[in-house]
Amino acid sequence: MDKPIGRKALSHERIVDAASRDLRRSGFHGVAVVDVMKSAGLTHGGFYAHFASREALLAEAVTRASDNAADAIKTQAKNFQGAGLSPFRAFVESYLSASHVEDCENGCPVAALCGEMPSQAGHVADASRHIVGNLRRLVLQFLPSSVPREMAWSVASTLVGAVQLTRALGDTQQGKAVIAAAKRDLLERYDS
Amino acid sequence: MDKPIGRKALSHERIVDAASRDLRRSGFHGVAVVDVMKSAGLTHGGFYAHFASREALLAEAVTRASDNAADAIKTQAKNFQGAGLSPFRAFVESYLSASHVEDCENGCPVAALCGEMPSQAGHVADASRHIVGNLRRLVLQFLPSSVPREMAWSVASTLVGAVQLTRALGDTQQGKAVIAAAKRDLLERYDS
DNA sequence: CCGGGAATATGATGTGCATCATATGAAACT
DNA sequence: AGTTTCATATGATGCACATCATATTCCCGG
Repeated sequence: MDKPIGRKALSHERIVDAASRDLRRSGFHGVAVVDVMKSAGLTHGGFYAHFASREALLAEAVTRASDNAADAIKTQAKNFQGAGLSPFRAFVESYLSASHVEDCENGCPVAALCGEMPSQAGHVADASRHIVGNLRRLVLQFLPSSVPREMAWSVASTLVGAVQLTRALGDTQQGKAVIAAAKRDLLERYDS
Repeated sequence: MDKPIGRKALSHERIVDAASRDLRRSGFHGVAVVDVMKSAGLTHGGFYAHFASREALLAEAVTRASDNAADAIKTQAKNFQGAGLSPFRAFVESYLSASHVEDCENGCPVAALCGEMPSQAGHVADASRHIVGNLRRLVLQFLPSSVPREMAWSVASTLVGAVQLTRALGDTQQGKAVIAAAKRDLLERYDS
């Protein structure tokens, strides 16, 4: 049952990782087979030895991005909790941190991609819907149990919207104002 | 001072309108010169008699979409106010209405585009930032004056995030749950 | 050191698209 | 009606990209 890790499997991983970053930086359209392969230290031609199609890569990359980002957010939230913050506050401070807003290629793929999800098809659409559910589950891990579970969707909406608006505004006073307002709003409302 | 409306000006308007719809339906990448011209009842070749470049069209279309959507939202909100809702509630019910979520090609361009805005450049980026500001101003027109003005950003984040997540989830139970949660959250918090 | 198969590279093909050069057609004025 | 000018159409051109066919290189067991 051990994973047989050969040269090919390692390349596969590198390709998916590279794609998951390009995906979050530039969206679904921004993932070009040539570039991804170059980032993975390979040339474009061998691509179809690893994936049936570009779409298949996208579907894997979407899922990889979600897992990857969830790990990062959880790790940082644990750190904040260690520093004495409540779980929910630690989560909000992680998701709305400057580093998460700026480092979009390692950040939450829902924030990066959800605007383009409705125009995806097939397995990419399936994976997309699934990672939206992942975000909801992540929120629920940190939301105080006194809060009705449905409200996880509202929290997720505010988080995703705030990150997107901030990125759209760039590194300006307004951008910071969006983050500040969203933090204040979420904490006043849900930090028990 | 009258607008000189000749054949060319009319075509220009039709092109921008068509582009503003394609833009909201399919994003910046989804706007293809050939298709837009076809939608406007023309052929692709004449395009550069109207615009210096595809980018110039995009910049105009972004602005047009914003004006167009703001009018639609304001009109519907006035209707709801006529039916006895508070201004803020009327606005929230308009923005989070099923018709706004479904009819994205006539809806808010910030919700449709803000995920792609960070990768735009030049005049398109400028116009994009500007219409994010338009959304904030629209929210402020309906937010009770007892609420601190900064919170308009939080309201905008929740609205945009909720519409995007709902569209991403498609016409499912979960999609409806997102809208319901966002409405409840915003109204409990800000409807004076 | 060497053969054979797996992994990857090179190069070709076709498509979709922005852009542009030129041709056609319609309207306006004489 | 005839000429001029503006508006739009036809038909390149070139580039970027996904896909695929074929060649080369790498690694491992003899």
